[in-house]
Amino acid sequence: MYPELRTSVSPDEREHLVLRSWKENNIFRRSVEVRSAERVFSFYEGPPTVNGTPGIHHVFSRALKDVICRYKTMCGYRVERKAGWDTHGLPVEIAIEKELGFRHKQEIEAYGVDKFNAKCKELVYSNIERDAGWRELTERMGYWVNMDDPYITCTNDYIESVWWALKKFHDAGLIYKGFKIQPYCPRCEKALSSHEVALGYRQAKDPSVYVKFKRKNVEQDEYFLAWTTTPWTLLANVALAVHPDVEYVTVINTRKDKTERLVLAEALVSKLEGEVEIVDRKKGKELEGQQYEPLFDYLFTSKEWEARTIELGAAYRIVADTYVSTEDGTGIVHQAPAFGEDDYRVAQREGFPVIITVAGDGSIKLSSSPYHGRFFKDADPDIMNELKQKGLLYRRETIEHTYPFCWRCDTALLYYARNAWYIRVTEYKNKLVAENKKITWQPPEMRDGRFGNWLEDLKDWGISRERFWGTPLPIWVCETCGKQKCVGSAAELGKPKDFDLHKPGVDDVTFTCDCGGVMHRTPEVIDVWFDSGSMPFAQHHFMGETAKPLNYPADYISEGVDQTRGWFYTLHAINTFLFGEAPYRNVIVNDMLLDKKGQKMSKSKGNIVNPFDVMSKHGADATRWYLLSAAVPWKPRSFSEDDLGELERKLFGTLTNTYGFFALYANIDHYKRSEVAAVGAHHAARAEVDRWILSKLNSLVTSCRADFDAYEVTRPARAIQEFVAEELSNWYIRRNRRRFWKGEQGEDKQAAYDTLYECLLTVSKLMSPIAPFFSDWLYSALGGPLDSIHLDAYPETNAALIDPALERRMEAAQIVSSLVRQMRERAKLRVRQPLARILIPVADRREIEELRYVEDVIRDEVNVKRIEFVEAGDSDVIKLKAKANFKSLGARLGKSMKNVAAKVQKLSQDEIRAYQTSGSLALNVDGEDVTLLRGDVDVTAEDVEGWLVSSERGMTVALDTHMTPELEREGMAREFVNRVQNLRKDSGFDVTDRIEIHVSSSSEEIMDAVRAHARFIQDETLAESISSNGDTADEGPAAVEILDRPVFIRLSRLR
RNA sequence: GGGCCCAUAGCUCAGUUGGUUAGAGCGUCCGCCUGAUAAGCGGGAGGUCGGUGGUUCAACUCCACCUGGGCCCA
Repeated sequence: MYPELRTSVSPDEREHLVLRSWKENNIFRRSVEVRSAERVFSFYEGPPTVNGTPGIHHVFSRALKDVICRYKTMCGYRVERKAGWDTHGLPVEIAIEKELGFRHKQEIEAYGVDKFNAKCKELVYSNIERDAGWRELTERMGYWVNMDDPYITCTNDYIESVWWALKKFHDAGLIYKGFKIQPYCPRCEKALSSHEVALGYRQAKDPSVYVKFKRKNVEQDEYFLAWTTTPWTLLANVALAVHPDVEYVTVINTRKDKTERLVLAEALVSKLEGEVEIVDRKKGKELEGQQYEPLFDYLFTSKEWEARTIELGAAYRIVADTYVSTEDGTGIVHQAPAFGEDDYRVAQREGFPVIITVAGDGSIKLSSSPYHGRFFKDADPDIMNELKQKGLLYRRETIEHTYPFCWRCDTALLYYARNAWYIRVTEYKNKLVAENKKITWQPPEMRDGRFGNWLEDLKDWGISRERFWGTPLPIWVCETCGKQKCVGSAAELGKPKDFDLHKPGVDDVTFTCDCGGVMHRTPEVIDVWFDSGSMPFAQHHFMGETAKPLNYPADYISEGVDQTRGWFYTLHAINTFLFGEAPYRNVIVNDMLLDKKGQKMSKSKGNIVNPFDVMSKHGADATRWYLLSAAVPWKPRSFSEDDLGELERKLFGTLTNTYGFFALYANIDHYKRSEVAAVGAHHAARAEVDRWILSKLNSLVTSCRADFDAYEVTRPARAIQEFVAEELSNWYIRRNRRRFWKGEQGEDKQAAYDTLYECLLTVSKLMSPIAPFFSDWLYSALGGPLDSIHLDAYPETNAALIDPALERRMEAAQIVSSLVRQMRERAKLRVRQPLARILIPVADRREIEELRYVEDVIRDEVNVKRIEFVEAGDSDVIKLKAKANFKSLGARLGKSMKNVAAKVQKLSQDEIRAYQTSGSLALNVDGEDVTLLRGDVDVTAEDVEGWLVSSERGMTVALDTHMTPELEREGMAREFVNRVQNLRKDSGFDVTDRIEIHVSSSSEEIMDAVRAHARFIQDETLAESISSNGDTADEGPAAVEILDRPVFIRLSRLR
């Protein structure tokens, strides 16, 4: 028996049943282990940061991973999927800081780093397991990944592997300590990653000042005019920069009663006020080396800079660099090496000292100045005032521009020189670029575009972070001689096995240096991206035992486009160095999920979609399917619950109905699948429409496989949808309904069942990577042979069953049907009314033969008695239309294409017919002879004299609307059947009940029609007899109308 | 400031190496069906393919610029 769909089960209930059965039968594990260990498909799970709760976008990205893994599994590969959790990092620390009400880093130290880190650890572990947490989401959505044995980045084993890798880098001399200008929050006292900085850009008002630097060694007073929005950096000025190739001018500027000589870029002279007279003009590089007087002398008088004043001797001059722009300002940029990346770079080149006039907490550190101890930004007005008093301020204004603020505390950031540890990835950049060429990116443009550009523009990787909850940087430095020691394993620490490698315990470990000094660990932790990028080896606690870790490289990974500079990059950078080849071969990139209005989902906007709500309402399958089919994964898409609901009805609803239909009749007929059907025997003997749907089915199998193999998921999803809704349900089932509920047991009926069964079973397998729940339910309802569909194999194409000609002619039948319906609509002739004939003009005899195959289908679908074919060239009632074939003629004709096309359009009926028979046509266009051959002109039937005509996609159909009494009678008989069927149903009769019909009507036409088609009526309604006993008035009969005529019908059920 | 992606019907999306009626679903309007029925089906209306310029016999498609949106990086 096939379970029938008596009560409707919600997707949520059904999926929970499936989930339970997976668990009870250990299906996931078995689906992996049943496949040979010889055929591995390697997948790497990018660890989500288990901070906060998962959202609907995680369902999207995880579904994408799951689909490919399930597909490959069904293709016979062994696909181990080890779950991973990214646990370290700032977001976790911030969550704990919030919980504890901390605002400063020092508060953490006072609280105790050990206690703080313990809390961080507790938080991430609870986030994995808690309600509506990561584990629950992953299970509910049916993402199969082994969460019982995950890799967790904060475990000792994981950290140890990361240390092993860091030591490899260190041994290769690729780790160095340097200075780097980083965006820095003085309140948090923390350098921010670029990702963090990006979070905090907003409009801000800042001073905009034009400052005069007095040129030295000239007779007349002359000033370089520079522009800045950060007056406080002027205290640390060491040079001025110009662009080497830009024109600079010396001008005499008179405003009010003041006249002065100024130097600035010619393009920006308009910034000056008053009258301007240009007196000299030079390229930037000609200005190089000119000297000026420092604005302030605090650096020379403050004790903290005493030691460096010698270096300042070389400073205070003009340097040239191409980074200088003339977009705004004056084309002369003041240089403060500690507070700008470009400034720092120039300073390195020119040998200027890095003057850090601001302490870590943002206070100015310049003891001889009146600004000492003040918050750097607060000093701006007074600094400007001082300059004004000295006569060095040309102009001051306020500008509004975008400026980065700390996303946590909203403090304005400064760019600030910090000590940091680096990995010299630029050393092996060429290798990274070359290895990237071997990766198959989906979409392909990622390879040379976004990711490729990133690699081309590679900078060294700053890996140190001055925080607490992270993998400690395992470098110990001798306090005496500065020698470094990089620790590559826990054992080297000489501590017990269970010693926690985190801060602060690890900081207590010291070594004795060769020089006799004490080595302390450098206090930083590492960038969490190094953690996640280490997962190919760290997930297995790999310590270099073999050349490469298990299952390296991955065949497949998938993450969001925002991982370009994140996981995609760190995986690549770390592992390509360690193992000499790129860590992944294929990658699907997914883009953002936006809300219904196309806005980014964010907590602050309150437009977050709760994934659990969506899944319990529509089911995980529909949600997965929707997310993958709505648009290609690498395009941003809006999440619309309405569309999801539509998909649920259209695909899953239709398929459920289709199954329900099958089950209903299969049970009545005690259907058993034929042995032969399974192997496609008797195929030739099957009905045309059976062979058609099987051909379509096998074409679908072919395309699904090809698409999945190419890491395309959207196309197979859409193709399956199309097949189910259009081909299988709307055409095959609808066209064949009566074969199931009517007719004798026999070969044809058996074939119909076999065909439908085959389609349902195959579709369930085809869709199962995307819809793992529903497909498994359908599979078991159909009596699939294994415990779960996920243990079964993905369908293979049976090429012998694919018949392109058959698919084409059925398509033609569908077009013809559509055209006839269109005409019936126009002529107001409903489909139950049979019509005499249609006429189809065709090009040649071959086309007739093709259409003959589908003649019955057409006749039945549109209810016409006869189809006539006419070779268009032979009949003069058919009006032909000729159109030039642009594709074949265009290249050949070039310029005269237009004229030829116009001429072809105007060909007479005779000329067209002549072309059709001879296959060639000579034209003279603008004095040039042109010969058109077969294929150069498309001829279509446009009209048929005296008929109702409709055409579409090269097909034309004419309808004979002429009515005869006989046709009318038949139409009435059909109406009668319809009324009887309604009554049957209203009376609650069973589908198989046999009946007697009693009918009476004052309309002779109706009674005639009933009598004339009694056989047909009885057949259709399972009536043993039809009697007209004249009983019209009592309660039994129902009064109905047929074509406005009253009819009384009474049914009695026979036992 | 740099890089990448996107813009097609009211909405969500297709659109083959450039080739002549630009498609589908939803919505809307009209109609059908009633033994798949808490379903199903058909038909109609609806588009200057973001804008401007260029290449070409021919541009939604290729090129340049512009506008608007998104992401990443400075």
